[in-house]
Amino acid sequence: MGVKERKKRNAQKMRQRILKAAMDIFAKEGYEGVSMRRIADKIEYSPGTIYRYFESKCDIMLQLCYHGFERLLGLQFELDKITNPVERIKVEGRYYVTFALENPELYELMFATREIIKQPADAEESVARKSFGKFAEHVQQCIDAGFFSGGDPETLAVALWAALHGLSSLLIKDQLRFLPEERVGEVVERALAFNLRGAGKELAFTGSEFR
Amino acid sequence: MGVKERKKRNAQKMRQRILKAAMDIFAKEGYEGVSMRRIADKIEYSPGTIYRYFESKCDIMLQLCYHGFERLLGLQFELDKITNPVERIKVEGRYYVTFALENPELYELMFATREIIKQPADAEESVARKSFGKFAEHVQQCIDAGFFSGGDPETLAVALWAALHGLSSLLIKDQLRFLPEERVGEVVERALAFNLRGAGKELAFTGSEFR
Amino acid sequence: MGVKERKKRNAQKMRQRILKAAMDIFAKEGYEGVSMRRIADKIEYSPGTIYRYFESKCDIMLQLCYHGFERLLGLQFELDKITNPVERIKVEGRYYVTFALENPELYELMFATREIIKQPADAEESVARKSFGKFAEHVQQCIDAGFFSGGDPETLAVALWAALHGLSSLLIKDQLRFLPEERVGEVVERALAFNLRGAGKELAFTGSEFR
Amino acid sequence: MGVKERKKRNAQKMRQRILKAAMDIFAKEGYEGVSMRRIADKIEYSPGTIYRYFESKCDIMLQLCYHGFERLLGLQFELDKITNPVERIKVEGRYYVTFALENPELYELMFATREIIKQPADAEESVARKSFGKFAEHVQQCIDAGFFSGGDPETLAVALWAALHGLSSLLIKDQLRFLPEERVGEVVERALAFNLRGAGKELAFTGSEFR
DNA sequence: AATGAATGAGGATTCATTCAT
DNA sequence: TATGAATGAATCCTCATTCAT
Repeated sequence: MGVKERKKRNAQKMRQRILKAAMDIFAKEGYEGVSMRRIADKIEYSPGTIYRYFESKCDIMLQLCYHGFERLLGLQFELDKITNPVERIKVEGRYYVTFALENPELYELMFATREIIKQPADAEESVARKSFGKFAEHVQQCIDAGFFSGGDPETLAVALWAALHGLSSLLIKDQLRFLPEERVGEVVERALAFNLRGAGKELAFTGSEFR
Repeated sequence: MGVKERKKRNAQKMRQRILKAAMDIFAKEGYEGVSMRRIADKIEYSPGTIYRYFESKCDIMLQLCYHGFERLLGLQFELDKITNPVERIKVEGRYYVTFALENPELYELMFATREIIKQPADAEESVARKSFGKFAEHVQQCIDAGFFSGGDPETLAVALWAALHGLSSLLIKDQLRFLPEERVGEVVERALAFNLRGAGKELAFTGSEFR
Repeated sequence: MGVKERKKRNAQKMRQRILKAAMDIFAKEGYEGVSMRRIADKIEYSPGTIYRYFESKCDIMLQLCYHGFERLLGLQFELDKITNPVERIKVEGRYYVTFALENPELYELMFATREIIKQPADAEESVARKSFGKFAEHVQQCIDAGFFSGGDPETLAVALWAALHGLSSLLIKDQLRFLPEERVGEVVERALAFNLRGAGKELAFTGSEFR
Repeated sequence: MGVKERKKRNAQKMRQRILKAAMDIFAKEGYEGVSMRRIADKIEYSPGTIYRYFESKCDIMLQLCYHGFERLLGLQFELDKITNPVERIKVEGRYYVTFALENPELYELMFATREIIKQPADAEESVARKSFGKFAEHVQQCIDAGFFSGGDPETLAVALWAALHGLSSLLIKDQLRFLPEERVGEVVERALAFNLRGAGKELAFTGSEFR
């Protein structure tokens, strides 16, 4: 019994080591940079060993994806400390875009995952939806407080989410490079009524939480 | 003299064959699926031959990108027929999202630029900016007509563009699948005051125009 | 524990097989003739396998180079048996030129270094310099014995080395073919006061020591 | 008749253009850098055209080789202006090594040509031998003037030639890099009794004589 | 549980050369 | 005489994955 549990714990540790290694490489060198070989080298195990803990490279990338959403969700839960719902949703937007900009590869993975996710569609869905659910909750609280007058809450939440995502994507891909930097803030304000100015670097995500 | 022209035409045809083959593969299997070898197999030529017509794989993908933007731009120019600026911008939004949904891989390619284009950034930029420029023009005309009161026109255009892009991306990646399909329209309306309902399949882009 | 050692031995054997194959091809067809594919074909493994044992083609050629210098160095150490320094240096010269003639491709590789080695220059340098160092030592001993009067020992050693190398190169490339063969000996004597006549085939190097 | 001659002249011009282009590329980028395609691009003809004037790439490289020797021979003929035979042979040595250092790729080609030359061995031989013959003549004149006492003149000439070549080769390949630069002069003096100091850059060879 | 050797297919390019026009 | 399209084989190298040990 105790033996079984120890084994399980060890296995869990190993999974974390693998994921951390994968994330490190991924954050630094993007999707193309990640290979089973390199992960194996990094954790100082043989390539074959990885397959004891993960079905495939695809599986690993999927887990990274989950972690991304969990991390995002973690940020969202922190927001509950903020009592003013409008203030909160503003900060949430700031967090969202900043998270995307600080973890561009991961962010892309999270939303570019179609191919990766295809097979186990349901599983991943839940975590992405949890994140959206929290966001929707916060939107609802704004509505309850009299903002965002009218309309269906979920509809509104989705619309705002789409706006945040579009902005993040364009910024990540540097598609707004033709705008003077100081104008970016204005655009954001206009689009989302969020003020991104002053967003810090405190959200960078390098895989350290796997340690 | 006729000889030269015939040769030119043949070369042009060959370029189209290559682009079409690349597009076919790309549409079905994504960026990773496209390889010079596979293109060569598809057109039943040797790999080396492709290099007569295109400098590199990157060049080919870039051309695909151009075609995408030109195609989008073509749609935008058609819109000039619509005289009511508000009606026009609504249709433009519908076109935009529909285009994205009908040509998801291509759409991603167009905006996944960063890695592909890096060096000859200016070239591609111009075509992307042309498209944006047209959009901004139409936004301006709405402003002139008294809509979208206040604020800088370019700022507004960018904000709207970001919203359209975000929505398109989420839809492409099927991230809004948790919404009943009939709700999607509402979201769009809310986000953009555009009504996407009824957008047909008439914008599908499968590479047939290379034929 | 025995397992590890066995594996190590097998790996070493594999490296030898690869080097031997490379050497065989190289000796027959020169540098251009060597390719990873051909080596792989020869040892009946897949090309990728070679990369388990060697970093790159460059690495393989480098190892061949090392082997050449080590082999030459081996010959030089044998010379210590000869007590008369003048007799010794004469034999050394004979060995040197004979080695070059018997292993022409290898010899060229050893001195064609520039392109092949560029980066890890120091490593290779050491083995080439070891060989030269030994030669210089022997020259010094001649000087100590009263021959080669005057001048800096290293300077003299380099000068003699250059002469040996020039002669070897010309002979390898068959640039002295216009000389009746029996005259070659005279030239050598004149140039180096060495008598090359009678140098046998005992230094031939065909890669058999990798077996 | 006149027509035939004109054609011949034109053909000759074309050959020169091709050789010049090949030499330009070769001097800048070495043997690997030369390709039929690149030559064709440079002269603004199609690759196929080159084959009207030269049998193969190998043939072209061979011609380059010839030109190298002719150029060297040209330098040697200039030396006849110098009346003091000892002074002359010293300058000749300086010229020789300088020529090698200024045209390293060409020099290597000239002496590394075994593979290239194989087929038409006799042809190339003559030009290399002409160069050597001139050198031997100058050596003879030194002997006649009382220098280089004793021994067969040709033997001596070959020996000196070998020394020059060895030194040149080692210098080209940077194999004497472990020597402080100022020591190189000493080595040369010791080996050849030639003083290379002050050798200028006036021998650089870039193919301009094909113009 | 872990190894690590091996695969086989595939990646983008480049090349000398040929040949119908 | 010249073209230029096409070939086909070659280049080095990388990869996810498997499996006997």
